[in-house]
Amino acid sequence: MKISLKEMAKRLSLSPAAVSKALNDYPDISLATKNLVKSYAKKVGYKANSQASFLRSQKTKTIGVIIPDITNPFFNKILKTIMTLAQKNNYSIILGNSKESFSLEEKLVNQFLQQKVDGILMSLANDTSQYKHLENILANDTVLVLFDKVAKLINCSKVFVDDKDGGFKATEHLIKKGCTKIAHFRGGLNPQNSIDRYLGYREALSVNKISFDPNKVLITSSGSIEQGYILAKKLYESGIEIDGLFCITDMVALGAIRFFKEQKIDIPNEISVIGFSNTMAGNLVYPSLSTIDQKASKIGAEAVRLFLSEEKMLKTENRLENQSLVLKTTLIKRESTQRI
Amino acid sequence: MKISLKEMAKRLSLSPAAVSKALNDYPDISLATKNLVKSYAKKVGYKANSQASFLRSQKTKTIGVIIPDITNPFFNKILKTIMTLAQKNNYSIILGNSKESFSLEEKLVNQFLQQKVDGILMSLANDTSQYKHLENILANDTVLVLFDKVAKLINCSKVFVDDKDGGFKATEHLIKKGCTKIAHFRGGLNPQNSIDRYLGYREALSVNKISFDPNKVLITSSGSIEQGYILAKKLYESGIEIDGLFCITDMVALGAIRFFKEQKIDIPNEISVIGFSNTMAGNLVYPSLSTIDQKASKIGAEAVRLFLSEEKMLKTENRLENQSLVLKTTLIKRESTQRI
DNA sequence: CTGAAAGCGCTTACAG
DNA sequence: CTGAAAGCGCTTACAG
Repeated sequence: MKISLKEMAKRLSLSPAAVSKALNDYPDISLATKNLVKSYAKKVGYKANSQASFLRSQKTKTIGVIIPDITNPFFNKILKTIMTLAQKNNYSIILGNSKESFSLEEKLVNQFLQQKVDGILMSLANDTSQYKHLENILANDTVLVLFDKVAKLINCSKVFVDDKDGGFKATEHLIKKGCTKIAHFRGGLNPQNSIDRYLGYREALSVNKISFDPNKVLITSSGSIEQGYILAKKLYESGIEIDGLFCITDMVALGAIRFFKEQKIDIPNEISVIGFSNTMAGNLVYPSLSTIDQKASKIGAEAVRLFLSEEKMLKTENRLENQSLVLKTTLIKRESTQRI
Repeated sequence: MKISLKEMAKRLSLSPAAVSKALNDYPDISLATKNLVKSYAKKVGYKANSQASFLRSQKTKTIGVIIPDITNPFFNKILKTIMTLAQKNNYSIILGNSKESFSLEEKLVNQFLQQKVDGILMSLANDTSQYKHLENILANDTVLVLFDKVAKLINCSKVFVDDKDGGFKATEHLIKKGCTKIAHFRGGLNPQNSIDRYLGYREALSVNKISFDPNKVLITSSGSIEQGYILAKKLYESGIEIDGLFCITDMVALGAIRFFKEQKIDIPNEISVIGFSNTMAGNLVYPSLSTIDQKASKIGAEAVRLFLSEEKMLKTENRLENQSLVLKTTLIKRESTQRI
């Protein structure tokens, strides 16, 4: 059934070397031989054993992708684009789901290195705060592209969103709509995007001469709908008055809105709410959710583009360029901030 | 920097064979040697080159997974479970997104076979109607597990949902709520799940002595929100009266509901709507969407379990068992069918 | 333009 | 308990 290159060579009375070269279109093989070999290979359904080719050529044509949460629609969109472009360039994808866990992330990196992937494209887990595993990637002459959740200290290629600017836009939008008592449900203290969105919030307040009130900032680590609901309840029961709310993610915003609706609070007229990410769900609910779009597929496309360019650089000049790309966000205005 | 097994052997004054066996815990190596080798390997950060091990041992510890739409939350949940269990059993995942295209699916299968994956777990694309590529997997002594969208004609392991029963449950639920003029937005004519849900709809009508009206059945191929909206509009403008609607997916149902709401039609009292899949979005909208739950993570878990058991069977008895597993669905009652 | 030889980095019978 | 040798299935200098 299965036939090896050697066996094909024997049947065609050629050397294995000639057959290999013919299949791989080496210029020093006659067209006649190439045609003979290729048509025979097609006839018997010959497929080269990738493991063997890889071992010899030291290139696996494989990219390792690590994502913190595979069910998150934002990462999903990024992944989709990465896969489409990888396929187009004849790369396979080995996928890892770190589940926001540093130790799993570390394990996946080691596993991928062992498998000799040509590059690793990854977004860091929330509790990743040391970077030995990333340095290890670079030390192994493997291309590393960080996207979305990146480590600023590591010298590699990066694509990420200007979160501070995004947080600023979201908050300023609320201010323009007339909100003056604006709360913020932020993420954990560690992840860079959580910090930056918070800083954007602070800056928008400051630029607009609205004094900052730490009691209006609550922390959600999970970023889930349930947490949004719970934080909204906590804020409401604490008696702190607000007329605007900027949430770190759409999910948190949807949870908060659900609580406010249960309290018969008019969204957006009593409290305007804005999320972050432009998840599809935000467009399905009533009131539809204003949000900040992060251009997921652009992030994915740039990550692959950077990988390909680094890979080429490594091959031709044996060095990396380490480009950083910062993408701007876009404000999406919907009903949850459309005051009458 | 990087060190090979051979180099390690030299430094430890051992043979490469002994080092390899020590690392892989062969029983015929002394504990002292094992400890020596392992601790040294750890010290210098030695990691076996997977490509080389694979080539020699003919096992890649890799599973190829092919999914028709990677952004679909249902497949996503399945994928998540598959990945968690694969990781737990020390398998890597190579992922392919067929985008519902037969030719891409075929290409991915060939690519995976070339990479000598130990098994392929896949859900078929909607326009897959010939199965040579599947037979090819089996002919290559590679385990094949089909899930959700399966080919009944192919003799391999399968996990899928009893779609006919699901369609029956959905339709009967509408009937129990008092609906007598029930429309169905079905999927394409080819996919098995589309056919089966439709058959369940027919059977529920027939069992309950409601005459079938072909004008109340419309076809959506994409299964998108937009199509749901368009079909609802088409039905509405055609003047055909209905008081219940069963949609092939939640997305189609959400699109239909959006149109009906724009027409100020009372959901559920004028028209009750039920979807299929139990997508998260269905729980976020108002009215929340009644639906049929397909137990995505159960499907994923069973797919991996079947793979592992087939893999073992192949190793020990050199044959496959080809088990088929049919999972029952569950009715989820929410507001979109909760008549007052 | 084609072939003989070496080798990628491991593992696996086999011998002792 | 350890080692020498062969080999997994390819590709790549090198020679002619």
